[in-house]
Amino acid sequence: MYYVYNMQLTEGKKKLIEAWGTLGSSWGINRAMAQIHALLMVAPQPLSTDDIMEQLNISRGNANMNVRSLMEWGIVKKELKAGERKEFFYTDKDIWALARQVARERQRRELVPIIDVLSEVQNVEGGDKVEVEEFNNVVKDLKGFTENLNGIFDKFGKSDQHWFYKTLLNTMK
Amino acid sequence: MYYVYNMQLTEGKKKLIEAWGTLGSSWGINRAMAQIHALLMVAPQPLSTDDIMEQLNISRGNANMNVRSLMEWGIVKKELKAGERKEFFYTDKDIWALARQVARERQRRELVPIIDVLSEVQNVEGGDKVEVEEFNNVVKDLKGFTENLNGIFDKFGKSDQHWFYKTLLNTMK
DNA sequence: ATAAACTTTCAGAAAGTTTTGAAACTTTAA
DNA sequence: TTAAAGTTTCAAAACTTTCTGAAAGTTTAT
Repeated sequence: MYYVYNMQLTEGKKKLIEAWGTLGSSWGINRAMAQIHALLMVAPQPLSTDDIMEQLNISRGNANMNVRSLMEWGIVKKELKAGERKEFFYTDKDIWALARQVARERQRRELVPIIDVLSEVQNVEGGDKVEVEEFNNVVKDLKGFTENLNGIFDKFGKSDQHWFYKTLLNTMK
Repeated sequence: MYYVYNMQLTEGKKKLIEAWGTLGSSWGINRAMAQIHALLMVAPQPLSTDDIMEQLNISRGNANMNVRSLMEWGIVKKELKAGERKEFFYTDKDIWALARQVARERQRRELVPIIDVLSEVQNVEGGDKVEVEEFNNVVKDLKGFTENLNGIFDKFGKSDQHWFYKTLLNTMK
């Protein structure tokens, strides 16, 4: 009886980790990174690098690299247990914190560079008046769009608690 | 004099196409697809497959495949010119239409599947009461999060005009 | 019917990304 | 010190995605 029930939990964890890894990889977080995050979310205790390697079947290098990225993103933290040499890692289980960080990362990596390019190509001049005007209009639209997106990410990235989605959902009711 | 000014327009188009391609590839639209879209946005006339191949330096297969995807997404349309056998393609230059379609695609491809998994693993049972309860709480949180995200995408994907971002930006002022 | 003009398909090649694992490096305890 | 325990790095391998180009398919005009 014990085993049957226990399988359900283990099975559930596996499925969750796998699914979260898949979702992550379509959101600019690589598979291993998202899986480590999921593993830490469902782990009752902080885990060591060896635990992570073993449970996800990944190499030491991979585990180390992605744990470090998660720490850089402020999603995962290190804990030192008294009397142990190993480092143990945990996540604070607030998924909105992760979402905000993802927003900030993507804003920095993707939105800011294109806004720079759009500013750069704004207001070109040229031979064909009509064509130039049309081009400048297109650039203006794209810039407006991208800046709005950037603004949304900005608000979201900086929002405390659940402010963003509460506000948003209320508005949309 | 003509040439100098004209270079500016050509140069601007090139930069824009390249930048839009890069942005696309981090948003689940492949590079060539995004570049074709950008090219059509700045083209004064609808373009044929040969035009696209030539201007972006890509193969016929690649051009064809991605034009078709853009048409499937409803972003690009076909035009038949009288007396010409070739097909010419154009985009309606509404960037928000593209954004809404991207939202719909990603919702379908990414959000819906993970919500299904989360529903599946919800309420597992097991040996350790505390651990099971914690797991179920994590799943509940993730499901709530993902469903909210899905709701936002839903609204956005279905919104007419600029409704979404107007509402959002007003709220956030 | 036929052939020219054009479009589509798809297997293999190229390019890009992630992972491994062993070596180098760092820290700690005795 | 030094050696054991642990962490980090990075070149090569594995895997994934995208692109090419030639062949097959389709349409149109005669």
